[in-house]
Amino acid sequence: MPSNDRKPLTAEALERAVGETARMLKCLGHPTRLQILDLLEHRGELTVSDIHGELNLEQAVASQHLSLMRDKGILSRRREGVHVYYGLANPRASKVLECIRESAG
Amino acid sequence: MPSNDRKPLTAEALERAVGETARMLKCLGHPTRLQILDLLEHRGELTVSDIHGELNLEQAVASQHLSLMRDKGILSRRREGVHVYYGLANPRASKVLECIRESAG
DNA sequence: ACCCGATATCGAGACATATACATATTCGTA
DNA sequence: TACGAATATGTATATGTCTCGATATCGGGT
Repeated sequence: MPSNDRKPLTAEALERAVGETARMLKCLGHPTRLQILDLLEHRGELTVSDIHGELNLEQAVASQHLSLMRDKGILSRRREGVHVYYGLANPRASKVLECIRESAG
Repeated sequence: MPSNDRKPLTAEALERAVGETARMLKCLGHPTRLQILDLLEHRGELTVSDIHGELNLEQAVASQHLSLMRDKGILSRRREGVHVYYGLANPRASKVLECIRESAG
């Protein structure tokens, strides 16, 4: 059985979805960003310094990665006083994490 | 509800899984490669020239993308005479495709 | 052995990304 | 308004990736 039972997308839908998804996957294709994602999945919203502390990243590096993921629609951002909380914004990103865990046993 | 019910991975398991998965996601994070993946999901194994024809890619470009995905363990490769058939080798890649279709309606 | 179609590899130029460090901005508070 | 902690941005260098065109290899038929 070579295939599955879903219909292919229309060309336009594919193009839209493919473009957006490719950008997202490309962004997720980085060890540090996957670690951040994993952390956020388990702990919920975290501040930049939480993440920078947990993962031993330079503050600037943490901030850069978080910004990137936010730009791609992967993370949400919420300011509370002097702190900025990042959290998962996209259920699709969580699905990708599922794949990781499955293969990691 | 900030989180989910799974336990975090151990550091070593995460590192392994994260490394491997990051490489795979990075590879999938390219519009052309996603298109190829979509095609293979719906049509099963295809030759290089099938793909090069369907997607209007230069033959060399198609071959390069296919090789890349094979190196990452995403695709399988089978020679039959002068033709080479590529197909999906990794169920995780299919999961990623699910995410695309969900959001594409 | 030779040819031809199918596939793979190579090299170059353009372009994007990673990393690190310095510096800037923002916000609460004194 | 001036300070300090939290966050963000800028710049430079190194490294990687994309694309394209040219060329090489591989396998089957004659």
